[in-house]
Amino acid sequence: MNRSTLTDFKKKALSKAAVNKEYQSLAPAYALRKKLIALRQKAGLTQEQIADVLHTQKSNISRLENANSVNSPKLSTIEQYADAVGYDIEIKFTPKKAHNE
Amino acid sequence: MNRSTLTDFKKKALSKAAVNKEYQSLAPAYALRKKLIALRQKAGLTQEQIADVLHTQKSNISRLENANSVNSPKLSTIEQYADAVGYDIEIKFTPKKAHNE
DNA sequence: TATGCAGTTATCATAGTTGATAACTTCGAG
DNA sequence: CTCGAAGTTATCAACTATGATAACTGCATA
Repeated sequence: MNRSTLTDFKKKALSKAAVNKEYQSLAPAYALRKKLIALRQKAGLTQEQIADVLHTQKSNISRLENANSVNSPKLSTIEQYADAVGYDIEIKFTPKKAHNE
Repeated sequence: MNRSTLTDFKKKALSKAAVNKEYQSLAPAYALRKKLIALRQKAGLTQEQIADVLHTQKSNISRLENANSVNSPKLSTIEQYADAVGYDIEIKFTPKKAHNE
């Protein structure tokens, strides 16, 4: 379970209002990883099984799923992962919220 | 205008049924680039203006917008571009179409 | 024609992601 | 308790996206 880890991160990231803007940019990355994990579990696959499909190692899948946030994956990597769990991807653009609400 | 270039690509890519599968994986990348260009033009910005905002060069923006398809951008790069034109991004997952329809 | 703007392409160095291996922690089954 | 499955973390090499510079095309316009 990584729920606590994610929760901890959010709490820490949001603890100071000063870092809110940074969190805004970190948030999509975490939203993505949560989705990846959810899709994989929904498909009933282990990290190792996905690694096999993509001809790589389970450690790399683990890194992709909960990267250190200092690490931004390539679009093609996300695509391949999505393919392994049976999904296509699309990037959705939504008008940005004002920085000073 | 690069419309003709994109159209040419699609025509060529789809000309042989054998490469349809490859096109499936190339398609999201091209869909993305078309969106990037559309958003930039909608914002009334030039590549150079975006480059200034992101503290980089217009040549790099050009490369991002119409990459040679052998090149897959990082998620953070797309994020930064989106930010420059006033948008947030989100990755949408949709169940994969069957390979043999 | 000539000038400037917008975008493209090529190139190289740098930074960063990914591949691969190994050791480690949890945790549940036996 | 022991064992194996699942996942994590660290490390280094290999690969590749990005930063930066420069030269180029096409186009509008004066």
